[in-house]
Amino acid sequence: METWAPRSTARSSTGPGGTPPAGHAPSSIVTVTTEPVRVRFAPSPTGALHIGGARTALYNWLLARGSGGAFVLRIEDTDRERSTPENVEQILDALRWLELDWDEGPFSQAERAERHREQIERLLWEGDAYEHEGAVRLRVPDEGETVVTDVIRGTVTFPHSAIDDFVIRRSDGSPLYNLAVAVDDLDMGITHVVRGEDHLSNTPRQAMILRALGADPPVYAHLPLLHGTDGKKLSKRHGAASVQELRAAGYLPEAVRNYIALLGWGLDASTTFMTTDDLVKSFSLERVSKSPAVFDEQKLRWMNGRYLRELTPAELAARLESLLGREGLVGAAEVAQEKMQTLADFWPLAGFLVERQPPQEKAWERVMKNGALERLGAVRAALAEVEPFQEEQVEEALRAVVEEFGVKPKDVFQPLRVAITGGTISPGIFESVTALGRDEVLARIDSALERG
RNA sequence: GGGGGCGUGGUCUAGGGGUUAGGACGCCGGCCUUUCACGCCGGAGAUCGGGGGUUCGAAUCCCCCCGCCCCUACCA
Repeated sequence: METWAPRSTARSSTGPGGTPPAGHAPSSIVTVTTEPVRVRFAPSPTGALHIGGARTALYNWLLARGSGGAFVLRIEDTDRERSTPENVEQILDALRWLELDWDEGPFSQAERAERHREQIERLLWEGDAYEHEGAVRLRVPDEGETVVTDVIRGTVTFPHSAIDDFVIRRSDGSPLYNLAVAVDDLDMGITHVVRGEDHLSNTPRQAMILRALGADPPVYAHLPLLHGTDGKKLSKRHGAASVQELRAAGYLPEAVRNYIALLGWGLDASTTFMTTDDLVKSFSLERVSKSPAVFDEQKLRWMNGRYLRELTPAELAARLESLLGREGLVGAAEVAQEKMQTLADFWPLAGFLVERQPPQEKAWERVMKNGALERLGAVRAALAEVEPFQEEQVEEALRAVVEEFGVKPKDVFQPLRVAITGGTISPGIFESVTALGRDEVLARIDSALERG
């Protein structure tokens, strides 16, 4: 099925964090690639882009980039009732955030209605379609069958007896989905139609229209659908299911790409982490699985954490700053990095480094007892003397207090933690103290002693 | 009802005649240890949807059944 063409050029993404948005110029040479394909992502703007749509877009994009072909964006907005400009903008936003840049479009299918009507006229004229009660229907033979060749599913046969003459133009003159899709795919020179399996049953209809128009159907590939953890169709009740929700929940686009790429596709038995470049190079429709997958946010969290830890503190800070709308987070980001799984984890974990947090009653009650305040007083005295106020010296001083009292380390560290963070959970105490700075630490200890 | 697709631990998957059915997330236990994580080590968890065949041997091939999903709209 694949034709290997040596020495052709292909555009390539620049990998995690570096893929520029739409319209980027740099290209790189890859030595082996498939024949260039023209693919399209054709969402219907009836809501936010959810993870299933994002995966469809990603697979199409990977195919285009991996072959040096083109990724066409087409908005299927022929349902004027449900399609809104806001939804269109949301989808474009989501694609931009995912860094899936398109080469052509976005085209509005509704704006191509003239062209669709033209082709309907032709079908009418040639007798492949007929008018009935104002609507136009395509003539489907009673006998025979239409065979769809699908890269993922093999040969699928649809008996004509099970397909009625279907409407391609409403009585108000507006073209319908199956007609518009077939005409657009043809006009746009689409070579591979890669979409959700929910469209498999529509495929013979589109193929029939194409044939009636004198064209050969493109190569089809129907992807397995995505479900929620309860096995039902993905929806709001399954947590962060839309791309914007994923973004707001603090996931990294490169992690999301890696994760969703693996929902229905895998390179081999064990490869899990793949840069976007790796994906571009190795993605193939032949290895896409046939069965539906369930979106598991827990696994995404884990994977996102791994990506987060590979960022430099400066990169991490930049992402946090744009998500939280704050500045100067590098120090705090560095301290919190090893314990975060999403960007949203940052504030609960390290917000105390940015501004004082209200003390948590339960933490206070549990820790500030049995001489804790006395030890905290000793900690204050020790920290006041530390010179220079750096991690190594801070640790030395605090361990000396532990020695002095002959207690377990946590008997000294936990009261200090509660005093400076307000709670019992935080990054390492030495890093935290150092990052906060002497003046602020002493001030917080004083407040704690006062309160105590 | 008709047509189509899919079915490997809770989840993502590898494997497609002979494997102790492999890996990952999650879960449990341990180590590390200043909390929580990370990391490392170990463990539980799958009669490969069910039943028949074919075969010395089937998750893998054949047949039947069941379940779920999609299409069957003047939605996309």
